[in-house]
Amino acid sequence: MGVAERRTREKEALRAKILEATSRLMVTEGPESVSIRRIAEQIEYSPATIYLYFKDKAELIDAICRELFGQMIEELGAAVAQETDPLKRFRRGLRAYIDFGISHPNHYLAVFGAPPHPRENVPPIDHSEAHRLGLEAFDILRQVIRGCISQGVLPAGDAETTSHAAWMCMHGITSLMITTYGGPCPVYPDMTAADRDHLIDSALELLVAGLQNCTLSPFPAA
Amino acid sequence: MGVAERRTREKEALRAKILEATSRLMVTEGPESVSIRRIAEQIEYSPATIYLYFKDKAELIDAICRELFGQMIEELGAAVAQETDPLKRFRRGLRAYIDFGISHPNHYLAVFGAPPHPRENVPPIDHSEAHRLGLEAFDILRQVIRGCISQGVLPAGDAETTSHAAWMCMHGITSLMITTYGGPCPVYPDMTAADRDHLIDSALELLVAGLQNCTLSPFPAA
Amino acid sequence: MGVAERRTREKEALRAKILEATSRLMVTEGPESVSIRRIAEQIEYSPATIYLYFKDKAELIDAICRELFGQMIEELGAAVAQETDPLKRFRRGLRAYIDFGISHPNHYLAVFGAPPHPRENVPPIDHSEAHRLGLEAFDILRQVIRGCISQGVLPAGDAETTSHAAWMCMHGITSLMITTYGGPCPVYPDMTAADRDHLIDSALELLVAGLQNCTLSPFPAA
Amino acid sequence: MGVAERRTREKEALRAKILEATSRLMVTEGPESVSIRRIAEQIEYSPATIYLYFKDKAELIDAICRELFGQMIEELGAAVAQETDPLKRFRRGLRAYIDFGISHPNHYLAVFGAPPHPRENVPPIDHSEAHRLGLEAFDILRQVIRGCISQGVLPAGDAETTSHAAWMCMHGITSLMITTYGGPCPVYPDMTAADRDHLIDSALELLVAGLQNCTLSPFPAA
DNA sequence: TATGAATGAGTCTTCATTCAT
DNA sequence: CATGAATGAAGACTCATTCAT
Repeated sequence: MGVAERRTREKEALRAKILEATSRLMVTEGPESVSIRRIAEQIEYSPATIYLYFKDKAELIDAICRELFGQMIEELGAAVAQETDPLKRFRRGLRAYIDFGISHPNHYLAVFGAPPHPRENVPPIDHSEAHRLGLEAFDILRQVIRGCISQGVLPAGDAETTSHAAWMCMHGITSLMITTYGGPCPVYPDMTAADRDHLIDSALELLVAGLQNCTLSPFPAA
Repeated sequence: MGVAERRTREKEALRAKILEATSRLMVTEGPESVSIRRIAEQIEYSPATIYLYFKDKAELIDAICRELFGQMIEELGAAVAQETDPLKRFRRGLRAYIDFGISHPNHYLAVFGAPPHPRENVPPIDHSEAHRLGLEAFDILRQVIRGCISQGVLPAGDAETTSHAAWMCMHGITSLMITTYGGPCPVYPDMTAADRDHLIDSALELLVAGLQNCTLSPFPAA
Repeated sequence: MGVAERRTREKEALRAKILEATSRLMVTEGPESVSIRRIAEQIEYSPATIYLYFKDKAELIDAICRELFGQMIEELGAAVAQETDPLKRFRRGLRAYIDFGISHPNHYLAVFGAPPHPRENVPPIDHSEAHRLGLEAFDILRQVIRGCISQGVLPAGDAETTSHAAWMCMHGITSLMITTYGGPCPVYPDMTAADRDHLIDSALELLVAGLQNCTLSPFPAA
Repeated sequence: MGVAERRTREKEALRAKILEATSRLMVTEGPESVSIRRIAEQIEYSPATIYLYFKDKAELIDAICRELFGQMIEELGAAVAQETDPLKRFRRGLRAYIDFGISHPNHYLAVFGAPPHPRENVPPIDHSEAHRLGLEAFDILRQVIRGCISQGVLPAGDAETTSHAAWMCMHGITSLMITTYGGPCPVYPDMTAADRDHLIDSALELLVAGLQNCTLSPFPAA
């Protein structure tokens, strides 16, 4: 019994190691540098071993995405649960989203940064699970916004439209923070951490002020 | 003399052809499908020829970016020049930026979507020219915002901080429009063009409302 | 001018070298041992080079088949042209076929020995050219048989059916000569070359006697 | 004692299951798709288990061949036993051989279609058992021919030579039926089952007519 | 100026096989 | 007896790049 348990644990550990190495590679060398060979080198196993844990490269990448979303949902959920005041909860959620993206920069970019270009020969892997999780994460934002509207701290616009619009801005903040203001090769290398923090806060302030002062209409009927 | 001139013209023409083919490939097949060989096929020259015009692949991509910024500056400049009313001019500039990104999706993502990763063996090419152009484009936004503030249509916050914050949101709108709402593999395939347009407008409304209702402070002194 | 010619010659030479190495590998190590890597080793070039001469492995193999059939048609045509007496010409053709197969054992088996199993992921390459050549070779046999019938040295059966039936026997003789009686690992190692020759002659005698003494009917109407 | 017996029975059963799965794979997906892993999947055991029953892949394939010959001997023996008239018995045997090959196409080709190539690293497994069985099957043919000669329905040629020559033709009919006229990718896709049957009958008629009308001489003395 | 030829390094993936458990 | 884990070797193929001409 103990043996089986240890085995399971070890397997889990190696699986985690692979995922970790993959995301590390993504972070340090960019998505196009992620190859089965490189991952294998990192974990000091043979390339073939990786195939014992993941069907193919696509599944491996997909697992990263699912992991990301899973954690995201957890962290966002926890963040908004900590506040009862609706507006504070909202701000906290926004900030949690951005911070989460910044602290998982390449996972974040892997999922949101590039279009899922249709490649020939590469079967269109089923991202439906990741997709579902993404929608679930998005739903947290939507619920919070709905709460704000129903409690009167945000004007009574369309929650759906508002959520999408707000997400767009949040994504802009997050992704530029990763690629342009921060990250390994910042475009503004003179900016300090304090500057970046100021920028995030400012952008959030802008966003919240916008939400408080506009009433967005629903999507046009088809 | 005439000979030399013609030669120069021809060289310029081929250079342009390479750039054009590269960007076409980027747009139609995605960045990862851009290979020297594919480009060579497109222009019906040999792969080696490309190296007579560009030191390596990185320099070629860089040239594309510089081209992009050049056009961007032109178009943004033209857009804001058409309006005299400061707020209208501002809105027009915002929309022009987004539309420009959407209509050059792969260039846009190539420049703003991914961090300029340090790749081994690849010498860190000098992006300073592209960088300078980027700042110049950004400066258009800053000038317009300054104009709005000085004319009293936007509150008297810090123009620098405000510009960055606004850009972040604009980038979010643009990039998600490309990768998630539109593009070859939209995540919400049921959205119509009208829906997407509504979304852009809504997000812009949100952004403008925010700018009109918040006063951002300057960067903290180092 | 001389330069271009030499280049062309050299290219042709390498192409031939690749084909030759491929068929040598087929002969000495069996079809399943034919890999791009092995071929490259044999010719002392890099694997990538082979792709400059052949689109992919399938095309390379196909070239071998076409070569085989081309030669076959030539040799069979030449053989039957040497005789005017219809029956002698027929025998000569039969023998030429068998000898040709025996002296190109692996090409022969590559083309006739294995069923073209439908493999997944492997696009069903167009063998139509090889196929056409195969039919052309078969046609030589058919013409000769027709000649024999019209000149009264073979009974007046259906030429089509007769040709197929005769080919089946010829193929049996040829392929067993390669795989079982001769070849690198003969099943009857004690058989001498004289024995094998006797066997071929006997089988041919059997075949000719059969043809002279049976009248085959045409294919049933669909 | 009962325990040991059951164990033995179970072992035998699994061994049979492996052989069965292997041959099924051969038939349904072609010889090159037969891999230890695929077999293991089919029987729902681990790849390693197969090595408890067969030393290596070669031995497994060899076992298949031995099985095949065993069945062949049985079926041929049964077929010729059903007839007393010597010529009818002979024809029946011929037809039984061909039908057996056609209904076990991949086994048949595995055994008779390709030369037993000497592969590096693969120790030259002992095919003597399969060989012995092959000779035994061949002996059935030889006996029948001897019977025909002694009863005067075939001319008094050398039975040994005659048997080999006849086998060659039979093999040609069988193997082309599998690879060229029938099978998953027939070269003449327009042929109906009736056409193929007609062809087999015609070829057999040809063969029998030949045997009735020629007197083959013995192998030359060494 | 332009290129044809060549390649080393890399891509993903599958295989037969071994071995400790 | 059975296996889960692991791997070295090999499979086809593509890439950016160089160099002699």
